[in-house]
Amino acid sequence: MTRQILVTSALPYANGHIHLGHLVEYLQTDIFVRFQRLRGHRVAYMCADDTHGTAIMIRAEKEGRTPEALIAEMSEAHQRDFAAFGVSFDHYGSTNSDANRQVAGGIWQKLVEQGLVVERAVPRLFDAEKGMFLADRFVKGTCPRCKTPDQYGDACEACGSTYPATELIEPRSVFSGSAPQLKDSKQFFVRLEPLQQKLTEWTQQSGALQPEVANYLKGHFLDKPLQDWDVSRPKPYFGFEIPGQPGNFWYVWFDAPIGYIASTVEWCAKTGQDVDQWWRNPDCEVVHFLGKDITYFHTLFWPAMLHCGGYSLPKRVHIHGFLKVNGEKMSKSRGTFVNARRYLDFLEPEWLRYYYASKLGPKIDDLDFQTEEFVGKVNSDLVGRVVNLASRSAKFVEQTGLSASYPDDGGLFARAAAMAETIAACYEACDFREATRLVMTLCDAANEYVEQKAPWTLKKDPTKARELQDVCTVVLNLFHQIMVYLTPVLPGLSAKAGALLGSAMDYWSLAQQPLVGRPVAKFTHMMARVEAARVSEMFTPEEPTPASIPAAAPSPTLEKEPLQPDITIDDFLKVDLRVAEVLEAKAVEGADKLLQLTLGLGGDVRRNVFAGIKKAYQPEQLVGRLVLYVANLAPRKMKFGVSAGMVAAAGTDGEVYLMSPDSGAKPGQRLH
RNA sequence: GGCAGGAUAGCUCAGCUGGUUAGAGCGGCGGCUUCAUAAGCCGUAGGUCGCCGGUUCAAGUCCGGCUCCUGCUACCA
Repeated sequence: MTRQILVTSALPYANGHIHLGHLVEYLQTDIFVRFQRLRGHRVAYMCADDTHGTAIMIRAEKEGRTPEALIAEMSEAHQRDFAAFGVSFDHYGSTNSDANRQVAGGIWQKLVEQGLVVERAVPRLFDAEKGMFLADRFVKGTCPRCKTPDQYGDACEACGSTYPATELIEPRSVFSGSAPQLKDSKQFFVRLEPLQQKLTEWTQQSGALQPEVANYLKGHFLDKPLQDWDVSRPKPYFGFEIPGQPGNFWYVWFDAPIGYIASTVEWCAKTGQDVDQWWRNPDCEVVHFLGKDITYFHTLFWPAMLHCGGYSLPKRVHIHGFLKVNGEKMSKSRGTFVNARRYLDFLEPEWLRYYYASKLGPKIDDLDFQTEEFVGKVNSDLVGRVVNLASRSAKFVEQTGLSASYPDDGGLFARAAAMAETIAACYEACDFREATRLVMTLCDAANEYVEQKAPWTLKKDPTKARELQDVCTVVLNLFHQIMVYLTPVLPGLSAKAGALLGSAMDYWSLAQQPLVGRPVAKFTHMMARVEAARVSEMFTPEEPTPASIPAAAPSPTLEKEPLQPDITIDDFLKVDLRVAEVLEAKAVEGADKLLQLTLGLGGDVRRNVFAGIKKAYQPEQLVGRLVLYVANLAPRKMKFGVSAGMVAAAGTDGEVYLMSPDSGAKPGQRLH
């Protein structure tokens, strides 16, 4: 039966270029899509750029151009990168399109009609001088955590912490420089609680989600009343103004997934189809691919919107993990944060397609790009086992072509043909790792056959010309089958195989019938080998150009926590730093990071302090030692008691190093 | 601390509803071959299946407890 399947990949944000991490998703989706097409199903692969939001607006402003100009450029760059990797979208749209505005408006209308939109006043920061509310990114101030100045209102770039903009120290508007005030803002919320039952049913029983995802939702969200979702942002905002609510815009996450539908709308208009046949048709399967970071948008909000808007709920939401490189998170400083374009400067796209395919299973596990493994898979699997089959047989039949009838091969072809459905099931389940592994077993069998028949020996005996042709006919047919099975993963290589044998490579069942009595083209090189050095080179941070090398080598620690602006001696004297002796130290029940310290300041003066140093120090090793103590920090009430002041320590990224005075210092002495 | 996921050969992973000597690929080692993009073939060595207990005739496979890792979440000045 021909199925109708609408497939999406998450919309890449227009604020950055496509990198290897993105490609895990797009290549995975593309393999799935190409597989379905190969099976003869009707497939629409929809994607678009996600273009709205504050980040885009700020960046465009910084670069002195309109957001529209910025997103146009990014869309072009994204599509160029995707095309280079063979990602075969049927349509690539933009969330900043008329179609998207209309679909979003339609869904909004339905939400309003169903009484799911509520209006509420929320205190937000307000720039009185400019007369406007400030999005988090428009407020700058000192980070409440690490005290780095000049940080945005939502997150600190120095310490990575996030916080509400209202917690910033000395906040100011980036527009007027004035101190923002708190003022009630009109915000629109979508109520999700009325949909609780529907969502519970869909997440837990429809089979659309991987089991671990269903569990996650059940334990995290569905076990308590669902919170209303704040879907509006006051102007200025790059996005769509909410109909009838001047000055209020849909939050980027409201209209982003709607881009899936809008993209389909544009595609249908272009191709003369009815969009409802794709999005309001119970016989059409909607399948989303996305990363684990955006799970809950796609498994709670999005189905809620679809449901209310009268669209089909996804048949399947397939979630994947993140990309790591040689066991570690991708990192710009280590050079492992590699853009698609940089990859193309060093390596071949099909290598990556195969490598990812050979690693991707149906679960959410992260995928680790390991240099040696990559080289091994490409060189031994693809070149050594797959391509080598053609390479070691094609030239013997260049003159004669394939035998007129398929020779006896001991059942090899039939066995491989019989495996078609097993392999197909692996593709269907997104277990590409198993699919490619199975295909490799076919390669092994084929190579054994070559070894046994030794065509190079047959060639020496003119009376065995017929046998030589038969052997090569078998080998090339096994190669052809293998390439049919690998077509979703390696469309480029598949096309070359097709050209060699005159096969269209466009249908899964081509693997069922042997090719006979046809010419074989001259064998040409099909795939290069990888050099490990090229891969390493790609992952090596680029040398800064001479002009940009600063006079002094940058300090990595200073980069994490930049030096602070100058203060006066009076400022410094406000801080009362004392030598203190640790009299007691013990773990705090129920706290992972805290130790409770009793500090002595000489005589009987004692202070109780909770310090986040448990991971670095044992309580017993602290007792008796002298530490540096911030004596006049206002006491802070914590879950476990009141902490009076703090113990000074250095360190980033979880490291903790306590300060110690030289020997001879006495508890209670002040630092000058 | 809560929730979720994981812990099986050097590496990446399979092991479904419990059942003969625990598997694959890569890597290692030994040999063969030379048609082929220094490709291929054959053979071989590696595992107390995280730890402890339980259920069972029988447990990586089920149950309980523990340890460690990862992610989200919280307390963290």
